Amino acid sequence: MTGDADFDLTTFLPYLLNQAAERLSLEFQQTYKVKYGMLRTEWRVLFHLGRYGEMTAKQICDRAGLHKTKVSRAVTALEKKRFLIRSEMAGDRRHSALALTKSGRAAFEDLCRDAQAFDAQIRASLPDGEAQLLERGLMRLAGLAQD
Amino acid sequence: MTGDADFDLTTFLPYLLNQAAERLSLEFQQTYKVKYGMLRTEWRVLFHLGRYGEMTAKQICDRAGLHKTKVSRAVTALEKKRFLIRSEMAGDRRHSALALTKSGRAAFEDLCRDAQAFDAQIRASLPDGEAQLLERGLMRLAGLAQD
DNA sequence: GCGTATTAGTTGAAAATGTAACTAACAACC
DNA sequence: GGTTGTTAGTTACATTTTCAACTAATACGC
Repeated sequence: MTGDADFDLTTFLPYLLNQAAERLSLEFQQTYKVKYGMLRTEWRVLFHLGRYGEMTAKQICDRAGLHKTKVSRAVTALEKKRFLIRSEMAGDRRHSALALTKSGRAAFEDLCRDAQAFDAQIRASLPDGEAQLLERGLMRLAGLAQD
Repeated sequence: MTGDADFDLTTFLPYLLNQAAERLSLEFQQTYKVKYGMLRTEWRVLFHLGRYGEMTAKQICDRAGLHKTKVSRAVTALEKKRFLIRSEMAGDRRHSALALTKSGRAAFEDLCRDAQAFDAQIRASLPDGEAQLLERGLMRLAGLAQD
């Protein structure tokens, strides 16, 4: 009849990926949303600064694969929450270095613990060794693999 | 220093999942966006009706895990494009059966071919057997597994 | 140095999403 | 048969995201 009776959504990788990603994101979102009133992009920016240290908005865009307007707004929001400060860079005043404040760092460390616990819980819910496999495959698909 | 130096974003499953999902979705999105000016939710609704046959909005919500307002708007949009028609159900006038029109079906079949090709291409880009593993793991995480 | 191009980042309007309140139809209980 | 509760779906409003235009600073060509 349709000629597509064999093509199921649940085997279409983009769909599967989305369902899984949405499910986990939504769940973890609760943590930073409730605790700190953060949006996903804010959490990502916070994480990048906390994990990889001081950097410019552009560098965050590149590393995180986020659009510059999203980052710009997240930075403004985090600044308003006093989680980060900008400092002009001598030599090139177009961009500024972003760094976490003390409370920004505290929030980062707190959320990191939650994230680690969440991640561990997910991994524990999978059969032995599957998490590793999944991780490898996802890195490839995300374009983060070393190939 | 931070105590979290070992916790890398690239091993945090929700993040990885998101990166991979976004990447693939964005790429495939081009297809239905350019060809038919459809949004992701519209494509999903179209797909459900094409693949599983006539059903109500509620059934689509449940099967696709979409919120009813999203579905409602997607249905309106698809109706405007003349890709589907509603027919009142005798006996219960609260819900109506949704069915693809001829051109709706044609769009579905066309996009299905594209989707299958896209999926095949992704799978081919992965090492032997990895796609299967990935699929299994994702189904579990997405909560679609039979466990 | 001066005009042009590029780059970092911001802003504003339009599109999309999420939340909650709403309408309409049915069900159930008495 | 009327009151109350539930279900399907829509609408209205606030929040987010996206897109395009913009500013400001630097780099380049000559």
